[in-house]
Amino acid sequence: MSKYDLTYKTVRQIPCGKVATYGQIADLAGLYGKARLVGYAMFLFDTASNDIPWHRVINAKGEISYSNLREGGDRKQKHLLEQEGIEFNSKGKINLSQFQWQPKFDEELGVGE
DNA sequence: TACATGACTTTTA
DNA sequence: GTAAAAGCCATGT
Repeated sequence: MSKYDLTYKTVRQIPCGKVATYGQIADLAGLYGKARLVGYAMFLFDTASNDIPWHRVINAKGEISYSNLREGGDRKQKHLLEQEGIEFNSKGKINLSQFQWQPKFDEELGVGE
């Protein structure tokens, strides 16, 4: 669990109304190229904790990722994302260029917008 | 110990 | 733009 502590922390740092890809999280967590670990971490912590906005974590395609085994909950997450102001296109995908989280960018501009 | 599976990414064609 | 293959690590049997 301690190994993923940084991963969880990173996910928790995702601002409302924005999303981050596994690669983004992995990079910030120091697990560059190990996105699988991030996804696996979600799988592990989700069953133990739900204090993390895991619904803000999506894949590189801009779609919501959910276990092939836990299918049926993606709709709920979509609703949550919509609640945060994230929009989906006709294909149910998200405009990463607009909603992808950019920590560095926020730092320079100031999170206070 | 080894094999198989999994919320993925990236490169090459 | 889509498709296939390689890479990566942890967990379970």
